[in-house]
Amino acid sequence: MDQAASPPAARPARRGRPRKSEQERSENPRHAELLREAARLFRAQGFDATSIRDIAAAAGMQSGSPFYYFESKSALLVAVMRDGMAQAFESQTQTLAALDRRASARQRLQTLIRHHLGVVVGAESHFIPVMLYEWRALTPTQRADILVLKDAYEAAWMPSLERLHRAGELKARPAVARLFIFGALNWAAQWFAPAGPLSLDELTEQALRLFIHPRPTSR
Amino acid sequence: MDQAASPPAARPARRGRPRKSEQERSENPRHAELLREAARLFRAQGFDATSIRDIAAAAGMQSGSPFYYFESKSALLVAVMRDGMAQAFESQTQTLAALDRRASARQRLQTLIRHHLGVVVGAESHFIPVMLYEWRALTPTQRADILVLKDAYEAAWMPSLERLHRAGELKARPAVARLFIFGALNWAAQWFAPAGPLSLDELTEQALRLFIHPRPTSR
DNA sequence: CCTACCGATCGGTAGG
DNA sequence: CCTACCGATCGGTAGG
Repeated sequence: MDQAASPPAARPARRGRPRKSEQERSENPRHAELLREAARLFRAQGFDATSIRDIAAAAGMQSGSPFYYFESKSALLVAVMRDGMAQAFESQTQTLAALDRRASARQRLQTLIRHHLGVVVGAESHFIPVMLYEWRALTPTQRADILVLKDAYEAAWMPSLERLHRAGELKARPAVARLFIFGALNWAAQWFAPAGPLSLDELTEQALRLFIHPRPTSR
Repeated sequence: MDQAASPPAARPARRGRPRKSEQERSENPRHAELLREAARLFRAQGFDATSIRDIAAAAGMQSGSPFYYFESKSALLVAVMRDGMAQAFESQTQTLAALDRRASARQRLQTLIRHHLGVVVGAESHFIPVMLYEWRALTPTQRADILVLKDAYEAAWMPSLERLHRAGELKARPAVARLFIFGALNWAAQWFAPAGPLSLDELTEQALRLFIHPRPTSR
């Protein structure tokens, strides 16, 4: 019963031999590969319908090996969402920063919509559908964790929406409009066909026409 | 090995003693109770995360008993969706029929949106979120089956959208607008709080303001 | 509808 | 990272 009689370790290992540091593991290319395959499978089959064995096989590992990199299946789901949201937030921020400072609110919103649609229907970008579908699978703590990123991402839309509202080009209340608009755009992940008749730029134009009413005085 | 030596039956029973006819079973109040509890649990926990045992317990049965009423767990999911869509389609049709024949396209769309929001956020109406989240869980045949109803339901929106487009009050292409609008409205199932600051009528008004631009000439 | 049960699958772990 | 494994749970079924 003296299971603690192991070689001297700084901290008690949770299982098996001492594990490498968190950082060493997360820098391993296998770590990123697991994340990528998990995102793809979670999107295609759903979280519950995807087994750790599926993910391990897709990454070329044995069934127990993903647990070397991730504490649990649930931690893998959270990592998919957090990674995706963090990258999307960063690229959105850069895209906005690249805009001319004198860009109109309409141009800003167009840029935001175009960028978001790229994220939503990107061939390698699965985390938004995963967030949509698997939000329920998170614990309250995990949800709060991801919500911080999601709120920051969506908050960046509010100044443009508010300016458009004041200018009379957006007739709904900005906070409600934001909810409707994200619902509309995110749902495109389901129906948009990259090989279909509509390009992402055309889709952006259609969305803008639907939501934003040009001022009568400007025409 | 003479397992076929059973009492004379019109058709070979699949299991156990001869079952009552399909109709006898589907008219049993327990049948409807199973459907109701399944819809509620599928929505709250997801299809995969809900076991037949959960549903049986919620309906006050033993774990194997739901299979007396439904062939499989999957058949229960399909029944939830088909029942919900069929009822929603019927009530939508009646709501439209009750409209004055001279109602404007805008009034018609307002009526459709208000009715749909009632379905989407209704306390006892779970099938739209279930359809949104569990579409993947259906086989292609089952999907085609439900799609017939869903297409009929959504097709009823097109005449109003097309009239509004011709009148210049809807600037996006009607087919694309329909996809965006259903995405926006269905997503309200996630965030709308019946006890919150917005009533369903106010929400309808906000949606209409967002999507429909009154003609400049009419103001 | 219930009882009693089966085979399959799954998340996770000990130990190396 | 792999091997070998465990306990739990699940959909479904035979027979009544």
